[in-house]
Amino acid sequence: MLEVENDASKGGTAKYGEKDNWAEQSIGVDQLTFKLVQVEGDRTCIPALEDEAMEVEHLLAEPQSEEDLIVDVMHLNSENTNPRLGNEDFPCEVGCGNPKKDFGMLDSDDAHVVKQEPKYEYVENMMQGIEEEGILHLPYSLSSVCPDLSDIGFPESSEMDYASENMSFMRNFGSECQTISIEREEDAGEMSHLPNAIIPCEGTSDCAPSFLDNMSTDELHDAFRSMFGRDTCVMDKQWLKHRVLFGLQNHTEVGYASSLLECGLSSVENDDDMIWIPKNVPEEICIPLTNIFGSSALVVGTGAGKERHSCEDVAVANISKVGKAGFEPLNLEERPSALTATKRLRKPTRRYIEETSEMISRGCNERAKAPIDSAPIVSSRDKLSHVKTDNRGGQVVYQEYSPRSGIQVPNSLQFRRGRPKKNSSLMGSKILGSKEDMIFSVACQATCASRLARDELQDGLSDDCATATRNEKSGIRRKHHRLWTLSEVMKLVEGVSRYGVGRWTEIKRLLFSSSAYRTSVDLKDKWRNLLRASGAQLHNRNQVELQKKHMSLPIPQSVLRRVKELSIIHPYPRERKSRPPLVSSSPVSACSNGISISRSGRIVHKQIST
DNA sequence: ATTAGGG
DNA sequence: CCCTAAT
Repeated sequence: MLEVENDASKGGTAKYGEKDNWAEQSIGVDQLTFKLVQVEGDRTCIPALEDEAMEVEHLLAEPQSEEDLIVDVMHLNSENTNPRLGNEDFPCEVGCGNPKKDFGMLDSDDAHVVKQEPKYEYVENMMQGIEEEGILHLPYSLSSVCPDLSDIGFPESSEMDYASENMSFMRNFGSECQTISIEREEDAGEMSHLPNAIIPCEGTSDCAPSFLDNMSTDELHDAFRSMFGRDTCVMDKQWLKHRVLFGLQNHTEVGYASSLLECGLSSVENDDDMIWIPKNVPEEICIPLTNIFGSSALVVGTGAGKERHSCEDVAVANISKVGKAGFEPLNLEERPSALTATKRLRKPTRRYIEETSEMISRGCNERAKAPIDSAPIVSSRDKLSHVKTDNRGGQVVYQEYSPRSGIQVPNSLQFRRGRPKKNSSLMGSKILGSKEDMIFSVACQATCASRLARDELQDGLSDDCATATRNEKSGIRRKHHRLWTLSEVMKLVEGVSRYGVGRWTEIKRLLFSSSAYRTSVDLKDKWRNLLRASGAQLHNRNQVELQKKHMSLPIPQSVLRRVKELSIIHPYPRERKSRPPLVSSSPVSACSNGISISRSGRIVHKQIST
């Protein structure tokens, strides 16, 4: 992918033909997979994809310098690495000050930290940036922090290439938005305020069970040995602690994986529930692999989307079995930590079952992933796990649960999630279908790549955010919630500006043909939200905080401004068709009117109907 | 079938 | 996001 992308970007405004891209993507997939594996080990790690010579040892490799790790994560080889690409260039580093000290248990695994970030797009964007120009680019979210930059991001409407198709639109915008390379932001001070700031450092240190802190190095060594079946000569306590904790968590909470999350760390989305494992990698290798992959969410998820509910979605083979086989049980009896205790208690899938039955009764058509646990309460009929061998000889391991049918469904059929849409005759659903099939084959090899792929191509084609989600506390279950990506929002804005408010079907057909899951209603709703946001934004100077609070993806202020503009030009509903926008007032007041206009419109409407 | 609007 | 009423 690197090479391909580079070539493409040389040509200036890189526009991909969709078909060609698929080929490219599949290439990239391999590399990506390979690189990811490499991340776990040191740089000399043998490419698992090529000759499967990967050794378990690499998974337990001694810590290396953080630069190395990070660079590896970005899957950069030294040739490709931009000299400027230092620690200080990474938001995570910036945000956390002294990493070594501050998040002890995570010290040697910045890689994991990064990947666990829910806003995976961050990394993604960075990767893209690197890939394209060898420069680390800031993701869009920065623009919401730096007003001056955001202005660049969304120029006054004139600069938009309206005539072009959606893809080019995306590209244009994207380049404008993301080409803000980090070096322009010398005083990265503000970056710590980024809503998406990677690594919630705080809390991490608290995660480490206190008993680990109290252990001597020797004891840690023992724990390490009993856990991983090998000794380590590393004397660094932090490192040991981390490893032990890591193994511990995997061991005690295999299914739920990422228990870091419990400590306030969010995990990445593992929507696709599978990772690609070279076929002839012996099981002994797969096991730790899957554990690590699963728990640390190495398998790329879908970034932008959901907050934390996906922690249980990690689906890495039969981890229950795997865990037993892979790790010598740790002697926990001596130290029955609160951690393990609670973890074990939490393992039962009761909550899940409840939700499941609820969903079934409600006849929802979305699927939910089954958390994998060693003591399945759910009947095996409902819980499905299987190992598939894809045509490339790889092993696709995933587990899937289909709440609706309760029967096993080929992943390819379910791959396209989201509303099936009652009648999609309008759209180019045929094309979509075939593409998705292709996506599937790709996704089997590397989930992560599929994300990259679809974002690059036509964002969200085969997205997987549309999962039933639950929030234990609030009990809120948003069924097909698929987070709007920035690009989608921009497409929507673009569409509105071009076709006007209310032409949702048009907009959908013309700009969202690739994302079948967005209905015209969705567009309308989103627009409504955008209006609200754009209005609210005026009042709150400090939107970043606000957005943080709302946990929604940051919408660049520039976009919102544009929304406001459009809300003036196109008063929300086509109020009586002829309602003049009453733009007489100053822009500011008009902006704030964006909503009130719509309100009044509604009122009028009501009055008429009554 | 599409849109507006409420929940 | 879901549902419904209105068109």
